[in-house]
Amino acid sequence: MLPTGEPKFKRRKADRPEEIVAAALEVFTDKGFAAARLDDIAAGAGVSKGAIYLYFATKEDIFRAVVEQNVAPNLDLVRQAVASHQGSFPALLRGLIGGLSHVVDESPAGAIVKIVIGEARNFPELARVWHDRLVAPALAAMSGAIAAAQARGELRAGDSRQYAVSLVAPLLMGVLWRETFTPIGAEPFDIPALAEQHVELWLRGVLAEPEAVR
Amino acid sequence: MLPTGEPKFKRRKADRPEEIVAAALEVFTDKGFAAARLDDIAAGAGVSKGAIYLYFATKEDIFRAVVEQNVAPNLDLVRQAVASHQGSFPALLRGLIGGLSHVVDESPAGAIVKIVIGEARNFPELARVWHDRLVAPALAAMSGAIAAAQARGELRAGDSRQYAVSLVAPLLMGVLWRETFTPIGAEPFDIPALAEQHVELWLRGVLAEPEAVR
Amino acid sequence: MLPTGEPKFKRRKADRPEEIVAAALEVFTDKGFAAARLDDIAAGAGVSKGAIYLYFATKEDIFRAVVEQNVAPNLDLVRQAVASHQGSFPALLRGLIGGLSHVVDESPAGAIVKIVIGEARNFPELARVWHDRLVAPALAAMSGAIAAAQARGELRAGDSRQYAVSLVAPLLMGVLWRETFTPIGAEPFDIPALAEQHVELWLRGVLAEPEAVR
Amino acid sequence: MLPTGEPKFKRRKADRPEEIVAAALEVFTDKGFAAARLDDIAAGAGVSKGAIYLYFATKEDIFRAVVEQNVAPNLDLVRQAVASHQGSFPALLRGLIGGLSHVVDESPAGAIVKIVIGEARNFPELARVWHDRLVAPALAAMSGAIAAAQARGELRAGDSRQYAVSLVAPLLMGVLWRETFTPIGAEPFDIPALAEQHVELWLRGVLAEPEAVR
DNA sequence: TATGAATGAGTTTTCATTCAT
DNA sequence: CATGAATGAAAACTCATTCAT
Repeated sequence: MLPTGEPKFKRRKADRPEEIVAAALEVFTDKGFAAARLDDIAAGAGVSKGAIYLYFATKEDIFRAVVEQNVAPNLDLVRQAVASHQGSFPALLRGLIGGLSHVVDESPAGAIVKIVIGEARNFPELARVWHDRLVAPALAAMSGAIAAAQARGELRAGDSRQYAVSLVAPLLMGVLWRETFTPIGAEPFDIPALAEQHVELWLRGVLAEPEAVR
Repeated sequence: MLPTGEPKFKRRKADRPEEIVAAALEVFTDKGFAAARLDDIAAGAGVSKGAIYLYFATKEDIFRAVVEQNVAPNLDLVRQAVASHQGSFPALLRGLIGGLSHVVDESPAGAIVKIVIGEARNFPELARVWHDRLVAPALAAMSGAIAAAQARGELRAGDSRQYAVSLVAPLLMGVLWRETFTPIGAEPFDIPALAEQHVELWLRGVLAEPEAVR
Repeated sequence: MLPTGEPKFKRRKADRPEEIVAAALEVFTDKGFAAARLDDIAAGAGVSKGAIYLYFATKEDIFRAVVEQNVAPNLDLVRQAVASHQGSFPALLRGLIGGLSHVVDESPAGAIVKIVIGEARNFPELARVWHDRLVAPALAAMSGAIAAAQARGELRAGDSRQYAVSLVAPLLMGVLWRETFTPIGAEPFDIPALAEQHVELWLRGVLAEPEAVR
Repeated sequence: MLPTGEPKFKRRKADRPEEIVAAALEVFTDKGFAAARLDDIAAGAGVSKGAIYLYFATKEDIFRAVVEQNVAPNLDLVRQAVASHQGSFPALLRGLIGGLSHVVDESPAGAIVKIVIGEARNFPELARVWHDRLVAPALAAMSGAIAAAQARGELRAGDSRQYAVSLVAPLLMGVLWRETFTPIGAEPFDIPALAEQHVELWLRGVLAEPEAVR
């Protein structure tokens, strides 16, 4: 049942900022920050150009909102992925990477990653936000889990941070491939499938007793 | 008596284009295409703004030159890396990835990768050039080698193209990390070391008889 | 209390294009197309430079608008001049040329003529518009009327198109004199008087029975 | 037999200024002053751009030379046309206008006329040169001859200066038509034929005893 | 003299931001 | 709150002019 009272053709003003950010995400992903035009964002959000300035002081502010708004959800996703899986280390990892692969495959996270990479030099404070609040913690969590497993004797010796990179890099590459080469007709990757095969590879490569791996 | 100091005019037609492209690479890497200013490129090349237009018709042309000029050298590097290593499949791979890790660590290739990712939507024809002439062939070569090794029974079953991604993705991540997060003070990665540990991981994960791996 | 003075922003969308075209006519007449500066047009129209681009995509577009907007009015003037006069052929002609002489003397038509002549090579499509929609039809109409009068035996034999040129050329010369030499202090011409004397000359020169001419 | 000593592929330096002016005439006629490019003039003259500055200080100077160099020859032509014909007033006129019609039909005079009209506002001193040294004297000479004939009773009463305009205007129109509308495919005029028919018209229209006209 | 690469001031055009409505 | 016309500060690009060769 629809909520009554509000005519559906009249958008709630409270929704405006989100709609603008959503439209901005699309335009920024498409064009990058500098080439994005406020007109396009306004049109995408179904709003006048002037209205944007009721919610955001500058174009940079919109950009900041786009990038920052996607830190928290992604952080939550990582946390949930970690928390929601019990059991053995391999099982945990399968769940984590499998979950992440679906997240990056379906959420705007992939697009945001591309934006952050492309604009890190022009917006270092945003790169820092993403690094400090999402990427570094996530990497640290994985490195920590790996190191713990190494300490338990489950994993081989080696640099745990590098092992973490070995683990997640294909997800990054899959996402960037989708953003970069798929639009021009390149053969796409099935990111969940890629992730699945890669986790097994990784486990065999790092487990102290790889025979145990399926 | 000769006038001292810097003459206002310098004639160096032959060198100019390269100098401009080199300066442009830096500015484009730093700012992206749209935010790059001709003034900055000119200043970087030690040339007046007008002089640039003696060699390039538009800003886009400079950009194209930057991206295209870096396809061939990189392709050559990949070819050499493949060709210069003999021996067993593991040895070949160690040589290839080790070589590549040094290339991306030291050449402007990493910066170009970032540029291509960031501007692929605005310059699809450049994304296509990079894909068709460099990325796709390189990936195909690796997939082919992997598939051949699988056929020989040296490697486990699995999607060879995905295995190739599993192999090279950490290099890409290392490069992008350097471009994105190292400038803001993040802990850097030692790309050759990362590559070395990763190859061993990969080999253990894919070889049919992993015990053989060191 | 109302704020006094000139507000920085004025909203007059409906009037703007005409104001810009009017200002542009003046500047183009004065300087020609290439030497005309958008700043001058903007200043003449009491508008910022950017505002022009709300209504015209390029400087050329403004020029086109100036030239094309003056085809239709002039065509109408010719038509009216032809239509509004009855009576004998001499009376018709006196009315037509007399009317035209006032038109070119008072409307911007004269200035436009100068512009079209000066820019015909750079804007051939505009020369074509002026030729096809105004000059050629008008000339054809006169030639036709002359030929008809010749067929009736009222006029002497001779090339009717050339007779038409003989008839209107002094008007053209009068206008161009005004645009070219009067501004530098040359003795001006009284175009209507010139036209009046010329029509009588022409009639005596072409009528089969010139005695009848006043 | 060719003059010896000078290889024909090596132009005499003394000719350079004229070659440049000749090339400039063409370019200025084609594009107008502002849109004319020194590169084009240099290319047309078979000279480097820098060489032009050995003979002319500025682009304006070249333009001045083009316009001024064509005053004297044309003045001479008018003088000769007037001087070379004896006999009755009608015969004189037939000779004069007939001669002029060939001059404007074949010499660059027509192109210069167009240039002077188009650039009179930007180069008032050139318009003045043309007016004071060529157009006004020529018009005065004709007016004077007409007034004298009127005093002799050969011509009807009327404004002699206006009669002069009635006489020469078709030549002007013929030339401008050629410059303006013929290039876009308009039906051209045979200027000498036009002139011939017009002179007879004019004579019949102005002679006190038109029966005498052929 | 002659060349043409190089300069830099000037012009068109864009677009984030403002503000009258 | 919302609109979108208007502003004005960039920024790409042009080309007359200069000058090292």
